[in-house]
Amino acid sequence: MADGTGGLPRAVLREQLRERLLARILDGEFAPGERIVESRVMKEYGVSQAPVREALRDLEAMRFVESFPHRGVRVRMISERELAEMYPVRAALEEVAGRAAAPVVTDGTLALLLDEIEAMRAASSADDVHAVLVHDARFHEIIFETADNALLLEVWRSLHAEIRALVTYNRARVGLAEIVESHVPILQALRERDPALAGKQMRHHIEHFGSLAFAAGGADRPTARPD
Amino acid sequence: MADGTGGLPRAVLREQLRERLLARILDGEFAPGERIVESRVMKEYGVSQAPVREALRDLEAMRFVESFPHRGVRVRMISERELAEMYPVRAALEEVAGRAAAPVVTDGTLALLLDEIEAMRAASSADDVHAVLVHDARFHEIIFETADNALLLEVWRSLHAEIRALVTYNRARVGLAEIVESHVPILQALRERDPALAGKQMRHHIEHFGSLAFAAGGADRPTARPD
DNA sequence: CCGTGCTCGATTATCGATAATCGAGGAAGC
DNA sequence: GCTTCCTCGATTATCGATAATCGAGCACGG
Repeated sequence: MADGTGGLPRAVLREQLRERLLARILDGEFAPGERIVESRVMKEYGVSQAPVREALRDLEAMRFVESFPHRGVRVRMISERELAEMYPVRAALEEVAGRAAAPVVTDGTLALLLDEIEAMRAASSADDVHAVLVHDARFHEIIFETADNALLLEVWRSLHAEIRALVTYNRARVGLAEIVESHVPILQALRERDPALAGKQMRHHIEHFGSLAFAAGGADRPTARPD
Repeated sequence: MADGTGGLPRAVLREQLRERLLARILDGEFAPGERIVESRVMKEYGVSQAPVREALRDLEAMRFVESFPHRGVRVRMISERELAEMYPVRAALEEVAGRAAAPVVTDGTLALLLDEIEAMRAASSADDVHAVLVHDARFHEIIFETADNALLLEVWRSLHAEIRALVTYNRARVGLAEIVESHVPILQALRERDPALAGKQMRHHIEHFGSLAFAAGGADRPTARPD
């Protein structure tokens, strides 16, 4: 891994910049479609151009930004088409994760998963969409970690940009509570250590919201109700 | 895309270097585990350090090399464990591709796929392992392209490094002819435009060789026979 | 008034040089 | 004899500056 934050050498400008910029993207300070100008970042952080470029290239590999030669970097705008493309890919990956995780999951991990569901419930009550999404992602990530397949985990993580964008499209169409509670069957299947069932539940979980998101109109329809 | 070779500006040092270095890795000139020293590459191609570093970082995102801060870049050594991890991931992706491609495949594409099978047969007769692998990969890639899901294609391509490494481990255990002919049922399913069947065939195709490769011993066992 | 080509400011791509870091090997201390 | 510390060559990480490229806006000709 050239990435794991576990190592001590926390001081590499490129990595620090990557994290800072990523945080700013996720916080919406850099809006989708907005340009990120190297010279501006340079001055802001008082560093040279090279580490900025490399940090941006890392973010490109993570699919958070896109770049064109001589035309710079901009925050990726995830189209509805790309989101639609994501669902079958993610559904397949989640099924693999569920199958692999079910036979080896520990009681401790099951407790962690329940914690995330509880956190989602709390956030849902507070109508905190952002927090729900964070714990939702963490719930799935725990399962992928449990699956103990480094490649699978890495591939799933490469979809973070798309998963993150779900909030933009989905929040109006599906109730937060429904999202939260739909995780319960997954946890139950894992509790039973049933690989086929866990895989099936995870696949359905993803496909369900995929079909909801793109059921009504095929074309690009803005959020149905702004609230 | 910040990658597609379709654009005209073919002259960007970073990209040229990336292709050159990748070719040298695939040709085995840079052996797995071997270091790639920036200063050496610099002098060899008469360029500066920056584009070399960025090209290497691209290769890292493609999983062909790995890098550690202050310790440079080395060609990734794909362990047998990592290969084992790849099979379920790839099987799931191939199933998605088969399902998506079957309903939309054209007669022209079917002809291309048959061409690749014929090329594999010819290479197999000539005992040209490398050529078989190339056409094998191309066969699958055509199907992923047909599936018309950019994200799916990109994720699959990120596994190239692992797929490529199959040659190291697999050639002794499975006959070339068997590999080649196992593609025929896939083509047949696509001819029938049967999504479920095409997906199933592609999944089985991968899982079959996966189970073959790791059936005998669970532990890390080097290639059974060096030839 | 519209299309064409040119100039110019802004930005990226690349360069050459410097600073920071690593790992190996030897000297010093126990 | 073994461990610890230090030095040194090699390499990576970063810097500051230059060259190449792009896109917008303006002058010119039709």
